Amino acid sequence: MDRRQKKTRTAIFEAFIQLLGEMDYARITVGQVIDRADVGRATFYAHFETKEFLLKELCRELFDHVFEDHGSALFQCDAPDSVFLHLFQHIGRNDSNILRLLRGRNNQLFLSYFNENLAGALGTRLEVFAHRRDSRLPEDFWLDHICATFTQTVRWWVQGGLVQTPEQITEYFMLAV
Amino acid sequence: MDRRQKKTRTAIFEAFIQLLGEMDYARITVGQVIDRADVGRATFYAHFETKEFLLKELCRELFDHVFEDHGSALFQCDAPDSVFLHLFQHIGRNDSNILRLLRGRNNQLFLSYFNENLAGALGTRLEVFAHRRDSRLPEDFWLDHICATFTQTVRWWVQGGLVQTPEQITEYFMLAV
DNA sequence: TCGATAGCAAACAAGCTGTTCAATAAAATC
DNA sequence: GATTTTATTGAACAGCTTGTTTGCTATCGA
Repeated sequence: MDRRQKKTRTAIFEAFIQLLGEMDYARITVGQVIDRADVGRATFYAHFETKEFLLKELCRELFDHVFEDHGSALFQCDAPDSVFLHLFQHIGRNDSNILRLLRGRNNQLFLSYFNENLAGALGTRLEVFAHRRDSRLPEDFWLDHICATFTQTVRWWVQGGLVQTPEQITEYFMLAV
Repeated sequence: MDRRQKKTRTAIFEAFIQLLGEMDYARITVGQVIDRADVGRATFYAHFETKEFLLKELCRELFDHVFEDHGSALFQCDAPDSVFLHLFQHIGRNDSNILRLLRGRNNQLFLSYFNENLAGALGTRLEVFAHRRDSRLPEDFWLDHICATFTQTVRWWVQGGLVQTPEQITEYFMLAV
């Protein structure tokens, strides 16, 4: 990718992430984004169709990043909860953009995006919990439930100020699900 | 309240609910609402400061309505899950505005509002589940978890087309939590 | 009946969106 | 190093949305 393209792209993302930490997504305007990013108006629209697309691409990048890091290493571990421990560790990292966004005013936005994509991203790894599932519960209900519980745990953890260690919060999650 | 005020208020709510079933909240404009409601522009702004306030008031009305209906009768029942059975029954009623909204494109919006207010509205009734709580889990984590599970159950139920009876879905909920 | 209140249409400034254009700068290719 | 291709820019733009104001009319409650 062209060096210029990369530069403007990251500049826009950076500005957008900043703004998302400061105000509601709905109130953010393209004008504000391009001012912060110091980018021409036409340039913005050359990269992103609309503000919504910008949000979607940002979410996708963040999400891909989380699962990319841990995707390959996951099967080397034998502990069934190591997948989730890794996820919590990643999310809790102080320098992570995800954390910045989950701490801001738009946490609901990201948590719902997170929740929507979790089942697909975790893929078959959710079988870890298969033995806990009551046979009366439909499988897709169960998958939904695990994802919702994970999302809820993240929200509770972040909103509480990350008081618990990743290990502790993983234990909570495993106890709740 | 003045008869005229009530009329315009419900006309605006009706139009808004219609639109919420048809398109994303973000795309709805005040112009569309007042066209459908057949109400003057100035009149709209005499009732609601902004579109956001309209949404908030709508949510509050719906929410109050659910808990108002069942609030007093709750303690007459002895079955611990009767609270939730009543809630599921109410939500599943074909003529309920809640159902119309949960079926529309903005279900996330309402579910998150629902989730935010659930803990407060259920109040002390969540003690029903106290005996299931592992002592290692903090109490507020547990409350969060129950609310998130309820919300997830509603979403799963509605998105699946309300195939299950309220009794069945209550059983699922009680098994999952 | 009558004063108070709610509603209306129309017009308004201000702001935002998404597009276009010619000019310029940087990259890639030869 | 010269040339072609591509990205960026600023400015301008029509079109739409917002929230307010105005003068006037219809309806309400007493």
